[in-house]
Amino acid sequence: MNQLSQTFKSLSDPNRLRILKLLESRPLCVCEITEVLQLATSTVSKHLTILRGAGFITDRKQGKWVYYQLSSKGNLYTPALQSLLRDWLTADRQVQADMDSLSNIQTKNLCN
Amino acid sequence: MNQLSQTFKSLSDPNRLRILKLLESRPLCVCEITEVLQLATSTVSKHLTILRGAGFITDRKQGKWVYYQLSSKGNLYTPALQSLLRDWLTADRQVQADMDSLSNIQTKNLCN
DNA sequence: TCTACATTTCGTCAAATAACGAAATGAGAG
DNA sequence: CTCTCATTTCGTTATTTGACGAAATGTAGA
Repeated sequence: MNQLSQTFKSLSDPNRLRILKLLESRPLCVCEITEVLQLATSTVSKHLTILRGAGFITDRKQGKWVYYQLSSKGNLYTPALQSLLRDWLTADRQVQADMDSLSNIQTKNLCN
Repeated sequence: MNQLSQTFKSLSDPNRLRILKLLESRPLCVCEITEVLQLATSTVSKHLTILRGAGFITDRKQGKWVYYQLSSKGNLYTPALQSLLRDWLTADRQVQADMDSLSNIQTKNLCN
């Protein structure tokens, strides 16, 4: 019960949904996500911790950077929810703007 | 985006999940739900307002009482989530205790 | 070792949340 | 119409949340 409500709570913030949609395209390091969301690094880090705690994402250190990616495991509830999220928000203006922003960032060679 | 995060937020409280699971058995009036959850009436009313706002339930006045029931419509996201919720928490101790409590209340002839 | 830099943790603040009791609302019964 | 009673709304309080900047952590490279 508490695990389920916590899982839903982790999805109840727009910025965390933006992060999950961003990660659908590929694993991203914190600075890339920060650049797209235009939030303080510490804020993004907190959101990532929450999503990781719920089992939606995992992290992996690579050099100086920490890459986050969607997790295929998670808890009892996350697989079904991830499946729904993949289909949802595909036409969302914010999500599309974030994808555009992500493409531009790649060319800018951020954080390296 | 905001609609989706709001929808998840409405499911992020354990007491609201308890209410949704209770309503799977049958439509219930506020006083029945209040008796099972053991919360103040005003608190339960607030939770019901939030669930109705998200589209998970509808209300229907019948005599002095207001009956709430699961909604088949809701928003773009609620049908899939309701389907998941039906399968989830079926073995949850709290949910099972609530169901027992609900059965006992029936015989007690509460609120009338 | 020392420096640079990506990320996390800490401390703080404003806003949102969940709870309660009291007061307001509204419908049925007398 | 008035009284009763189920429910909602209002006002308050304690806790949680999401944001930020500053400080701490940790790794890569000089």
